[in-house]
Amino acid sequence: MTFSKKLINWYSVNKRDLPWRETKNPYHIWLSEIILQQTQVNQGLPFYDAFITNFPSVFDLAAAEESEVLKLWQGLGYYSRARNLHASAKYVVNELDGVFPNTYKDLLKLKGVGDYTASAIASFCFNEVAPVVDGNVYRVLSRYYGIDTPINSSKGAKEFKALAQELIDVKNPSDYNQAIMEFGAIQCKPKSPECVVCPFQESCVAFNTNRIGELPVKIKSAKAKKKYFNFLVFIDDNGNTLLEKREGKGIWQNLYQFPLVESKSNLDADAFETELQAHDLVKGQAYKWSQYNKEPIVHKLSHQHLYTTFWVVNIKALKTEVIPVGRIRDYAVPILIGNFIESFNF
DNA sequence: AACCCGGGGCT
DNA sequence: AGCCCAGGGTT
Repeated sequence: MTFSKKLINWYSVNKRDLPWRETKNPYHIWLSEIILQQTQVNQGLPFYDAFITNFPSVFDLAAAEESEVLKLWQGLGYYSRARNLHASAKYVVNELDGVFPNTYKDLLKLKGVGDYTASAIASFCFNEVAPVVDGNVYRVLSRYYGIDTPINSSKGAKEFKALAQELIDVKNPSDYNQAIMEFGAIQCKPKSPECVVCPFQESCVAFNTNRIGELPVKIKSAKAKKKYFNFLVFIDDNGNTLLEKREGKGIWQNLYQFPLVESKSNLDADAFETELQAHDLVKGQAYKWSQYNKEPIVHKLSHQHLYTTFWVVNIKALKTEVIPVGRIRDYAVPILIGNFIESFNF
């Protein structure tokens, strides 16, 4: 039996019941694939349900405000996915009369849809022979064929894509694509793969040469930089606080946060006092402050480790646009801020 | 080709 | 705290 036939058989027996497997609706599939980028099924599931409920059609999503989409995305991370999702929904509605693109080539024109996602939608919804190469596929193929080209190199990307193109079942591209990814997700796992009960054991190069733990090969990424964040949690005499929208290019674009003072290292009380006195929002006014967390909260992102301290600043009045503390949960915030809001007794 | 973009889980 | 996981976009 061919590799692809064997995979599809395995899939028919072992596949999980997942909501996006009950539909061929390209809008639903697109939504699920964007949510599942860099995200485990268990983490993405509740977000998929929430998006389907709040935006049943691409027209509903296109009609929403970006702030609403980001609020629903809160906690999932990689927020450019939400911004691109919303922009692409508007594109589909305004430029394509709400008709979803139905080829790999046209799907690629959507913001946030790259090679993997275009292949997934084209094959799942329209039976196009477009092989997917995601993290699972890299792992399965590198092990089964004993390929040690780094998967995150351009050479690796080409090599694995070409191999996937050869292997795909042209009669059933949808099931083949789903099968190889599902196999990587629940059988040929990164850690402790189930080789003992694997139907490919006999012909798997990595298993037979004892290299399961070494494959796939990946080029190490740079170490995360440390940053020191001080958030100013203002509370005025009328029960208002202050949030600012993050603009520009860095992390959390278009999300909200408490006014931020970045420092070179963790600030002690004296150093913070100096910073605060010089701050535009408090200059020349009476205030009282307290340090919310003694030890910095370490929030880890792929490329940054954020050593974070929340400073609660009581002040008579804020000379700028304020937010009643009761409204604070209306704003999309990074989970680091969200966790603080949930634990702080406003 | 190198770097940026979040968050969660496991040890 | 240190490690792993996982697509797309930008420079």
